[in-house]
Amino acid sequence: MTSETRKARKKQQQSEEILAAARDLFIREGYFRFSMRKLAREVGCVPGTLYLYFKDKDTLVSRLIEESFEHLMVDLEAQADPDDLLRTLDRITHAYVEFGLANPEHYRFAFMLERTPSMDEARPVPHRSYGWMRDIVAECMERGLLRAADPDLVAQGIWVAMHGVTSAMITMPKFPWADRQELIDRVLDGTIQDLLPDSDMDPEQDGDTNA
Amino acid sequence: MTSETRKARKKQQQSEEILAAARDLFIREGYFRFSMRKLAREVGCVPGTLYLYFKDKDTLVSRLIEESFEHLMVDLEAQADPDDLLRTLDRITHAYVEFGLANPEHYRFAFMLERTPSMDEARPVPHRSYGWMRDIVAECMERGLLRAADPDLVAQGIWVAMHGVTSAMITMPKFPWADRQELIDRVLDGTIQDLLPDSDMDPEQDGDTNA
DNA sequence: TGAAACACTGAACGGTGTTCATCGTAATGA
DNA sequence: TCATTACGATGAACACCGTTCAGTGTTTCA
Repeated sequence: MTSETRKARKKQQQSEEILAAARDLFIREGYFRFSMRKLAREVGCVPGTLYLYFKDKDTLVSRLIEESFEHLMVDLEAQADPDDLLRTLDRITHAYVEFGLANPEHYRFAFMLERTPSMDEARPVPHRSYGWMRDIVAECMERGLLRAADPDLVAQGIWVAMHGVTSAMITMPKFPWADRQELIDRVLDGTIQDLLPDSDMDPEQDGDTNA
Repeated sequence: MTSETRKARKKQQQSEEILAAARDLFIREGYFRFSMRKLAREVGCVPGTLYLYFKDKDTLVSRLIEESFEHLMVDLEAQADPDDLLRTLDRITHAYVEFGLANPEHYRFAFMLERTPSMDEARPVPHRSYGWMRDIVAECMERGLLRAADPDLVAQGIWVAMHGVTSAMITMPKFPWADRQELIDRVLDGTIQDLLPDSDMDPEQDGDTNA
């Protein structure tokens, strides 16, 4: 009983110690130069030991990535303003891109790598956050803030836009980008602009609209 | 003289034989499961021999990818209609996405992988095709077909949109996409729509516009 | 014909992820 | 208290990987 509990706790503690070292190594080296053997050296054990705590490399890294997307999720939810859903949408998209660019290795692992079975077994935070965004989009449509359409199609369109800028800038850091921030703004704002109901005139106009 | 030539020809012939086998293997296995040793086995030589013809794995694969992007480039240029640049733009973007989805492994290598020095040394077809697209955008602006703006910013916006759909669908083949083709169309058309000069009314309206 | 050039080989180096028999220790039941 | 069981950790091994290099056999040229 008690010893059972203690054992489980110890196991969890040990696996968190491994994760902590892995986090460091992963950020320092990126996915490809991250290796189980380096991690073992860092932790101070033999490679085989790691497999007592994690099924394989991808499962271990998935845990890392999951954590950090959990943080993103908290971040995004903090942007929500039920009284101004369009502003919410705007903030979400910008926060998403910022997160990706600030955590390129995490983003790469989550959205730019060929997925392995182990990666798919790990809980799909991305899917959860997508569902959440689709709900916001749907709500926007109900309130007439966005043109009525299939919320999935629209939410996926937004996601694809965010992903486009993010992954492009991660993948091609040396490309002579015009002005990164302006490009991000244009893409995100343009995407949402395109979804507004009949844009003879902007419905809300307290912001900075100029040339 | 003659023997020099013959030697060079032979060398080139051999390296093309290797590339042919590599093409097969690469398409069959993808970048990660593609290995120099497998290729050697396929070609019928020892791994070391491959290094007589190619500096390293990434150089070899880059050659493969370069070829296939060369094809894309030809494709894209074939879409050009000097009398209807907007239509040209529309066709280009669709052709680009189609190419990416039809050649996911090539696309992944070119635009979704961490770039190595060897990959950067290979001639950057993508850059060339980008310059070409930017010129079209600039021309559109001069003719008043697109709102005046920094052509680089606009061209990069378009590129990022194409890349977003393409890479997202490659990376997440199992995601429950709404309707792939409709999503592609919306993203691409929406992107260009957003660049049109003052859209009180669509300039062209022979299409299917309904709810 | 002898020498130089060179394509090619096989073996090796230093890495990788992962498995597994074995060993020592710690918990358990008698 | 002692014998037994359970189990975490180990080190060696497996099957790969990209890459290098001393040597070998053949071809080319003077």
